[in-house]
Amino acid sequence: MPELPEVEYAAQRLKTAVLGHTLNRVRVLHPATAKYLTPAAVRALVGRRVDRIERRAKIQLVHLDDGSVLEVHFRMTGDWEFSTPGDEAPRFERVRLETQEGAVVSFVDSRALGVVRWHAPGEYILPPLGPEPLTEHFTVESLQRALASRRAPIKPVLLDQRVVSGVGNIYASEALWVAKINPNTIANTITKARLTRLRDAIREVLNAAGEARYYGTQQDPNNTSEARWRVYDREGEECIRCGSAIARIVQAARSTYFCRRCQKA
DNA sequence: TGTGCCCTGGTA
DNA sequence: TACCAGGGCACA
Repeated sequence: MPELPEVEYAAQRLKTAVLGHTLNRVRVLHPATAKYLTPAAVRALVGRRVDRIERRAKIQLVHLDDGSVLEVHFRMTGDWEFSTPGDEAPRFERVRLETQEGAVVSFVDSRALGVVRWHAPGEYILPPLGPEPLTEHFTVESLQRALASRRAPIKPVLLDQRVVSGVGNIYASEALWVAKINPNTIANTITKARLTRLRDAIREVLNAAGEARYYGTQQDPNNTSEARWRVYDREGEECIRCGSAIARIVQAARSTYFCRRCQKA
């Protein structure tokens, strides 16, 4: 599941592959993707040069030389695959971008929930997003403000991108485990001391995931991201901190994993 | 604030 | 073969 570290890595790879390139062919290969990337958008993309690529939260923005923007969201299963003309099309290819310089970028997405959308010059507006968790803007005070009016359990609130951007279901469970906070705790009742722990935990989890992605996972098939999860997808297994069984509950239609003994409400 | 929908490959 | 996974959005 691509969350902030994975999307950051994807944006870096995209930069390396096509920054400065000119698009000369764009193909939309799945009806769900075609909902967002219309024939008119495809026509507008051809001939445009890639000027800048940035990431905000889990959104990748490809800025083109005419001021238009290609917005990409991987959602659940999206990713980039890179090849050269003549290579066999990758499995689950949904959009294919080819450049004059000879690069081929495939947006692959088995579940086809991802979004690739073109915005005319000046028309793209970022959705409301909380601070980037790995920057100095993500402070205990900003977190406290964002949670002040939230009377829902903290776990689903952390998935709200307006609270903190880029955290998804897996790392929300992981961060709450690190911070020893029960996922059912009502968000605006959490003390400042515990919010400090939570902020630090979110940073720790995202940093660790980013480093593993850059320096380990890609090269070493035994070092899978799953192996790094401390509670996620470990229902019934022993908590690696206290030995209690990890529990699974459903919150806002998403699985939450936690330790009933060492994550206090 | 919570629920269901979009999607489809993988798994039980 | 039925069900599960879940990010973001629309809707109740």
